[in-house]
Amino acid sequence: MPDQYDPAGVEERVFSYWEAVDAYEQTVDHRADAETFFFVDGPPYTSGAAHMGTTWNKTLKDAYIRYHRMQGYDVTDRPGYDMHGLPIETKVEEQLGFESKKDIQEFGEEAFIEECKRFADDNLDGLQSDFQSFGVWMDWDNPYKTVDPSYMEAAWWAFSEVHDNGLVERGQRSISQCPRCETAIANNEVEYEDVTDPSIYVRFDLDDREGSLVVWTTTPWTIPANQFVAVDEDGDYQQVRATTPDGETDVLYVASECVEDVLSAGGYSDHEVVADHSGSDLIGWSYTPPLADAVPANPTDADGTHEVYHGDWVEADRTGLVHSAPGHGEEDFERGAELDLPVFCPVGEDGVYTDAGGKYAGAFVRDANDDIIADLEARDAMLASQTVEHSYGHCWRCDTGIIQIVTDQWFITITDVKDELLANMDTSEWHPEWARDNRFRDFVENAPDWNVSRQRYWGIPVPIWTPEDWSGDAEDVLVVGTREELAALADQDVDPASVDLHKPTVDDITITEDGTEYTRVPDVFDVWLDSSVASWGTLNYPEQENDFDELWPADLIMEAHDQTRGWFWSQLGMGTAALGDVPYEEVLMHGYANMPDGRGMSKSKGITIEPNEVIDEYGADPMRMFLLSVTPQGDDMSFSWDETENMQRDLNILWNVFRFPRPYMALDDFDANVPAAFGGDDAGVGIADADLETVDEWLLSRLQHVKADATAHWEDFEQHRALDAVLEFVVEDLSRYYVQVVRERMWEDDASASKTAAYATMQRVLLEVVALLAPYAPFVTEELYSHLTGDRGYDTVHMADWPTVEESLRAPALEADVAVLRAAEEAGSHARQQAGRKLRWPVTRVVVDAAEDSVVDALDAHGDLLADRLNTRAVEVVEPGAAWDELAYSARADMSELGPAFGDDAGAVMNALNDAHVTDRDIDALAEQVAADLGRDDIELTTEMVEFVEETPEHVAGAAFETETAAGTVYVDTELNEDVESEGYAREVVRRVQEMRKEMDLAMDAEIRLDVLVFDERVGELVARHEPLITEETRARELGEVEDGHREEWDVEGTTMILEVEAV
RNA sequence: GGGUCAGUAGCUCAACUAGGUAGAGCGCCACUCUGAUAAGGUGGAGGCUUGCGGUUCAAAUCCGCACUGACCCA
Repeated sequence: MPDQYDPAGVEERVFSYWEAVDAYEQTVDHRADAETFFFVDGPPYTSGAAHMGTTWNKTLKDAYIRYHRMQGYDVTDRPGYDMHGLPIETKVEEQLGFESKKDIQEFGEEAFIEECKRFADDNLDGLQSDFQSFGVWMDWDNPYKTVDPSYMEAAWWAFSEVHDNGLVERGQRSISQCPRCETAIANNEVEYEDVTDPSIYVRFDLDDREGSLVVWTTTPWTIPANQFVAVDEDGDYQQVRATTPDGETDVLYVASECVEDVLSAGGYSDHEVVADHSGSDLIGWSYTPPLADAVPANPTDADGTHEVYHGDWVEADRTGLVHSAPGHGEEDFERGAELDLPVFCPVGEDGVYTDAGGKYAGAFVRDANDDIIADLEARDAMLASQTVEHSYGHCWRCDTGIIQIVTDQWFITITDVKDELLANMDTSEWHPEWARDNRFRDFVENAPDWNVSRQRYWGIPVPIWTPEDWSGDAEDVLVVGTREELAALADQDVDPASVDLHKPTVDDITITEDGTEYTRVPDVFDVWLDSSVASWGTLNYPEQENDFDELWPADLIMEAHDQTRGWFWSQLGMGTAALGDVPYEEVLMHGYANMPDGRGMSKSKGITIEPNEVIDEYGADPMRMFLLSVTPQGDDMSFSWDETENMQRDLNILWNVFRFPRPYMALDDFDANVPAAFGGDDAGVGIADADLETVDEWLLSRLQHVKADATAHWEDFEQHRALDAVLEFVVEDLSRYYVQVVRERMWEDDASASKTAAYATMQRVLLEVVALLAPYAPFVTEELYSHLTGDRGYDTVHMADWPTVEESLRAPALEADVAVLRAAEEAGSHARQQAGRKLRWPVTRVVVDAAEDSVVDALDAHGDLLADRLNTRAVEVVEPGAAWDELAYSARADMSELGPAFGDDAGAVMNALNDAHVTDRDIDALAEQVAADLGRDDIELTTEMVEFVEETPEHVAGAAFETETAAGTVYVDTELNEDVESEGYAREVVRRVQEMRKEMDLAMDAEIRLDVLVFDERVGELVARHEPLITEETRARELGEVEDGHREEWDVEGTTMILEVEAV
């Protein structure tokens, strides 16, 4: 296998391996009879490529699906695609250069729908391959598509259930209309942008009294539909007589707070307050709208229109009097309905005034603004005409300014079952919890009725057939629930097996019952309705019933937080309305993928990081690991190149750790064990068969710890913490400690029980680590796994069982001891470094001054491990409470204390103090020495005057350590003697020979002949004492003259050596 | 304009649920090691915990108010 972890190479090899062994199919089949886990994929919309957010989402889904499979579940993994709807229509319109519905009609509905389907299919293909490119394993051959007849039927069926439940209604509502798309759009499809609009103050002349009401609006085009003026009945209003600079006067009614601003806008130079009124005084006053003559169709005063009414929403803003048109605004409409005022909307679905618009008929509303402003001025009704910058709603797809108009639409009257919605909501468990309890509850409580009809083409046709001369009562309509039912009812021949439920096919179908002909309403469903039925649509229900009966509702869904308003909601609404139940039991709500600086990504602004860039740069596994290393619970993620690189680095460490024992195992023909959890027969040398050493037992115990932690984190939907735990184990415990410790064991020449134990330990640990990382990094774990198992286990790591904790391998006391030893080792290394003695040179002794009994216990039990790691001949322990008797203390004087105490003598005392040495932190002993030094006997010191400083003996360096449970100081005695010098020089030789072996590119087990020539008699003699060490460590069969070998001259601690190596 | 969530070292995050000296990894700098070698070891620098107020003996933590960002709503 390659020396280096190369993600691209790994991915390429693994892709073809997966293909060769049908890895995915085998993994699915492996769990076919297991307990089911019904996961439902929230369908991405097929209008573009996979961006970072989709990639994060699918990576999370893939990881949790893999995890559940490893936990033994038969997981439903059918991917879905949301393929209908206005966004695709507008993209196709753009491609075809269309500007309005007229173009579509000319092009032909059927052809247009065909184009939309092709567009959606193309994008679906792109998404499928995007998702597969980073290793997502779902049932790619069998995705659910919202355009398939069986899926569309799932929507029809659900809607007919809703109708049966009495929750379908036809009615007028004020809706947001895109005049270009000529359809209603949902409130959450409205995007707000800052625009400049007219800002006009208009006078409405009162009928029975002097003066006029002043209203303000940014939509002059709604004035023709004015029906009433709203005031706040509790507000304060004033009647003022305002004077222009020309001396003309006007009597105006305005909210008190607004008087100054309004008069200044109107260019008045002076005014007097004539009277104060409360809002309720104004109610019932009648006025004549200024454009009454231009719009004769506007209902007359007789209907109760053109009067002042109270409005809840009115504030003392602008004028405090609100122009209200129930034919347009939502609040206006609702208040108008309460007041039983007629609805007057002179604007058509295309935003053009109808004949009812009188003088303005035929004009597009926004284009009519200028005429209306001019007409208002001509009628002397304009108080001020300005412009204002404010945020205004636009169609999310075509960016056209929306208009509020009242049209007939089909609704699911979700407000009738609000209590049930709230109750059902509580039966599902959300991660994080606040998402449900704050965000989602707020939304559900305020949710209006669901307008499900759209006056468009590319969607699921609304399956409603209305009778001739229909009264408007929803009870009298036919709602078709299935293709079979359609075939049975239709006047025409319909083959349920082949019928395409799209427009225009269904438009031509009529139904005749009891002599009455029913025709289909021309609308299609709001595309949100499509995905709302996914939990049964994905099971092909009602066409097939078995899966639905067994699986529904979903065990788990996971999407980003925008779906609280989207899919989480639409499913709750549809599930409740159709089936009385919520379609999912558990929700994982993740965040948005933002740019590294925290800004949102935006394709249109070119601010994105594309997943394939990341894969090209660092690989799919590192990208996945990064995406899975951040919390999946509600918080947004800022993408990080650095962290992705770190993930690659960590995988490289795993790669290196994995590679390290390979050559040794191969040399010794190690018979690797593959446990049953990996599909092995448990043959070979397992850890139960091996003579484990302390460090092996420690590593295995740590592994149990990590497995327990990781599993708990996964169960809490905190897979990022599980990843942390596993990576820390790999880097800290496995790589930095275990591998370092076992290196010498592995290098031993002959097979030994010790080596075998290390092999068995590594085999088991690596297998389980690879399994623990498989959901994160499916490629590299697969490759490592296949090397670890050969042909013994399952064909793929993804079939393996999730590793479980083996209680018998837990050794908490040992873990605690080793934690202490490692801390002591770190301090010892520090001390060695301070003393300038490298690890190759042994030291005579290490003294550990223990501050806790736990340190003593750890050293008693495993002191040899520390001795080995610190390369010391002996470890001495100083018990807690005792002091190491070779330590001395000097003192540092605090002059702010000495000064006042000793006056003129303070300087002399200080010098004596600084020269003094005592064996304990004993203030009296110190005072005695100072007194002796100064030849006085009246020296009294207090602890405030001095600070004791520890002094180690010569050749000794110390460093402190501390863990959660232990503390102490490690002293390293680096005094040389011939014994340590001899070994030190010998190891210098060994290390250089190793380097030369490497330079010569010798095989690891190649034997050599070595000639050592030392240009210093004493050193030469010291080296010679360790010939056996040298020959063994360097695999030198013999020492002696070398004819024509690799020869190199070295400087070792000032001594010249010539080494010559030849292979034998 | 309103709601929800977030803001801690250059980066990613801990510590926040029960207030008690702010930690880790990575990156950076210096030194070191060398049959895992694009690895390993030791040390170091690096923080007004976004800001301003409040509660408290004590606030990253609790409470207000701002600011910044994300999403949702209008």
